[in-house]
Amino acid sequence: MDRNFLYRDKKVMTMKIVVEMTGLSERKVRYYETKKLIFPERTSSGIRKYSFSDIEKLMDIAEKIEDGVLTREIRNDFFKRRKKHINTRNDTIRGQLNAHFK
Amino acid sequence: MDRNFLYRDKKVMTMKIVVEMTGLSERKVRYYETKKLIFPERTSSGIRKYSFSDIEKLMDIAEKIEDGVLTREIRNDFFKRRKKHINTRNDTIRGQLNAHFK
DNA sequence: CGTGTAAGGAATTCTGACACG
DNA sequence: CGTGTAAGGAATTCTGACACG
Repeated sequence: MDRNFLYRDKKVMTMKIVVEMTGLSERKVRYYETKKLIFPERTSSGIRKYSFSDIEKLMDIAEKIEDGVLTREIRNDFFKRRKKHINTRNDTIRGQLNAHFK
Repeated sequence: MDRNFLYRDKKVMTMKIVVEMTGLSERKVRYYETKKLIFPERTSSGIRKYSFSDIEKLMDIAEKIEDGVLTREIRNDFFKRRKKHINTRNDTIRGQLNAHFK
C-alpha cells in the first residue's frame, strides 16, 4: 500500500540502530555517505536519521565492497541504473563480481 | 506483504523521533508506558526503541486522553478487544466519547 | 581507497522525585 | 490522575584528524 511506502522510506533511525541492524561500523556508514551512496536526513540538532530502505541499501553496499567493488563504481551503478559492464579491467577479483552488474 | 509487517512493528525509533512524530512530550510517552499502554524495547544500554505501530498507538492514546478517557480504561480496551460499553457513568464528557468504544 | 581509533564537545536519554491537583 | 520540571549521570553522536596502505 501507500502506507508501507512511507514506513520504508521514512528516515527515523539513528546510528546506533543502523549499526545493530547492518552489522557495519559507524565509520563505514558515515564514509559511504561522504561517497554519496546514502543520504540520511538530520534532526534539527544534526543527528543523522536513516530509513529501512537505507538499511537495505547499506547491506547491499557492504556486500559489493566485500567483493571488491569501489564506492565510486557503486555510486555510478546507483545513478545510471543500467550501466555498461565494468570489464575495462580483468583481474581475478573483478571477474568474480561481474554478476552484480549483469 | 510480510515485509511490510516487519517495517511496521520493528522497534527502531528512539524517544526524540517519537516526540517529533507524535507531538507528545517525553513525559507523556514514558507515562503511558508505566500504565502498560505501550511496550517499547530497549537497546543493550537501556535506550527505549519504538515502532511505527507504537507511534500510531500513541496518537490514538493521546486522542482518547484528550477526550477524558482514563489510561486504565484505554488499557482495558486494548486487552479485551470487545469490552462492554463504559456507560457506568454518564457525564457529558463521557457521553461524547462513547463512540470510541462502540 | 576504505576503515580503525583517540579526542573533546554537544545532544539525547534515563531514573527518581517534587509539584499541582 | 496526568504531566511539567530541575538534577545528575550515563550513553550516543558528531566532526576533523592521524594512521595504514
